[in-house]
Amino acid sequence: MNVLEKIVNSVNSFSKSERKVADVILANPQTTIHSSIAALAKMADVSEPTVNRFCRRLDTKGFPDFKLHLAQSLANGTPYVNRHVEEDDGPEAYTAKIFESTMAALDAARQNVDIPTINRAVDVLTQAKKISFFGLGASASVAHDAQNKFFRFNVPVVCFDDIVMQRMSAINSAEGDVVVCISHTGRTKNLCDIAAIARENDATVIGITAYDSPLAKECTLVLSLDVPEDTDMYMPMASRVAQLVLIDILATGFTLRRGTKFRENLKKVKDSLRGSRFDKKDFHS
Amino acid sequence: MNVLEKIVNSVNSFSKSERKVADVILANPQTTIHSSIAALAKMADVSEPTVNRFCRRLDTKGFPDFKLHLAQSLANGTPYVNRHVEEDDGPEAYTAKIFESTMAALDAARQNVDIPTINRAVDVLTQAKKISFFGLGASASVAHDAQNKFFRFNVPVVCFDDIVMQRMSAINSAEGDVVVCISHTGRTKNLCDIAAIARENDATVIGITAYDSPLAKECTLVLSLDVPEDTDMYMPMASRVAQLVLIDILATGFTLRRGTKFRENLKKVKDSLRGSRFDKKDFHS
DNA sequence: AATAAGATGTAATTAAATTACACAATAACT
DNA sequence: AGTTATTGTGTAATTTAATTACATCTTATT
Repeated sequence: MNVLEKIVNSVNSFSKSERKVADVILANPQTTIHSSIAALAKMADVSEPTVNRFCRRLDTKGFPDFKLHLAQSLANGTPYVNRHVEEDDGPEAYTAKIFESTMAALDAARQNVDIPTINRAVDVLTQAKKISFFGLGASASVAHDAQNKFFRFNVPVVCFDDIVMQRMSAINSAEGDVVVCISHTGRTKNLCDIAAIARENDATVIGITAYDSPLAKECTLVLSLDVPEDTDMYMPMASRVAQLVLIDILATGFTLRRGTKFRENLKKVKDSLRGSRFDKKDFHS
Repeated sequence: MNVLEKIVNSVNSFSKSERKVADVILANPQTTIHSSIAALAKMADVSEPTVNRFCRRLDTKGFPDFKLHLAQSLANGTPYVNRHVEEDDGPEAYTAKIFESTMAALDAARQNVDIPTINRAVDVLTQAKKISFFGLGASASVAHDAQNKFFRFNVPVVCFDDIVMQRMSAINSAEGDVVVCISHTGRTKNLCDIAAIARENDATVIGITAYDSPLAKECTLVLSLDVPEDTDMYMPMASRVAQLVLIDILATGFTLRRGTKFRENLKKVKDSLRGSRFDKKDFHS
């Protein structure tokens, strides 16, 4: 977590003097990173060790380390204030905010994602006889995208955004098959059923969903992306972008596991598209 | 300018020892910010003052100040040196790299996107009688996602990932209809045809594609996302994420233009999904 | 080959941060 | 209310880190 957020959050647990330090830092963070501990102590009207203790309380190694963290917090312009779209934002404002909040969400996802689980998921995928991607609603397009990616690997891959097809597919699954269920909330009943059915039929079920959700309970492997819910707009936005990036990661892990020769194959797939495209040389503006 | 970029740029003007320092820093920037000048000097196999001189050459006040700048450069995840996945990267490495390069791509897109054009696109969309989203291959899933979003707005919206359907739909379009064509390269022949047909039938054609591409020529309005091509993996990755964010932006612009009452409607759409989901209260792990 | 300019390292100095300890304030308990 | 823990805060000493000054070496130029 961002140091600045941390300061704001834990402002209650501070002592009187520590609070003075917090106030000064929040008031002029940019100045703080260029000050010595002595200068900051003077500004906050406390002693130097107090500042040091303050830093330690925020899980940093000391004052210099704290400055480093603070510098990073300031740099990544993350929404330590308000990055939510407001009623009267103009195009410039909402464009910037959406880009930034998406980036912040990706950053959060990066920090929370469990690497060993990714590795195991890649393991499972590379050994799969058949891969199925299932999603409903907003997650359907993520499933489509995954299909498009894995299709290039020349492995049997299917994708359904229709409950009936998903169900049929799940019932027909067998040992060695991998079913990837995508759902941000993990509370879509139909998809939970599908996951259960697939497992009953010995398929390995990977869930791209929230930990601690009904869907997660039905999965062999859960890839969770702790992206802050985007409640403002009543639409899934950042969460879905994070899911796509996760798909990219799995696909990349897949190709790496398969080795160099396999990647030459990918190039062939790409080259095969050439016939349907205007050549770069053909077109001149 | 970013310190890391600066190092890369001025690598020629460095002396032998300074270069050693630069190499070590570029190789492990994250380690550097947590090292003392002595540790870094040892890693680079040079003396401490050399490191100090190196820092000064980069217009920083000294080593600690340099570390601050470096920390900031790292925080904003810009693609300073090599964020490309390598043959022998482990899960941790490629996961981090993909997150970071995606974020960098979004950052680039944010800086290059043309706000007035976005505004005009929102204008056009809010006044549309019917909205169609067309994409092929990897862009098809972006089109699906767009449909999912705009569908909630209770406007007539269709999405086709099939050339024949797209063609039929384009031929049947009329004044007041908006066709959104999505293609990263803008060189997919079929989609260019579709755009041309739609225009001939008086539809407004918005292209989410590269400037200076055949597709762009056929469009009324071009929304370009100058995302650095992700050539490594022979798969569209970051470009597609940027397209999705652009869809989010258009959707957000749409809802803002429609006002508060309209957003209450969105909430209704979201609430309508409740029946198909496990309630949060129902489920306890 | 000689010399000057620049680069690099060693050792001394200075500055900064941390630790240890003592005192003060507050809270808890008799 | 008075006494005793407990926690908080500051002073001074210590340690650690960074910088400066100077000497030595390297390299390019005449």
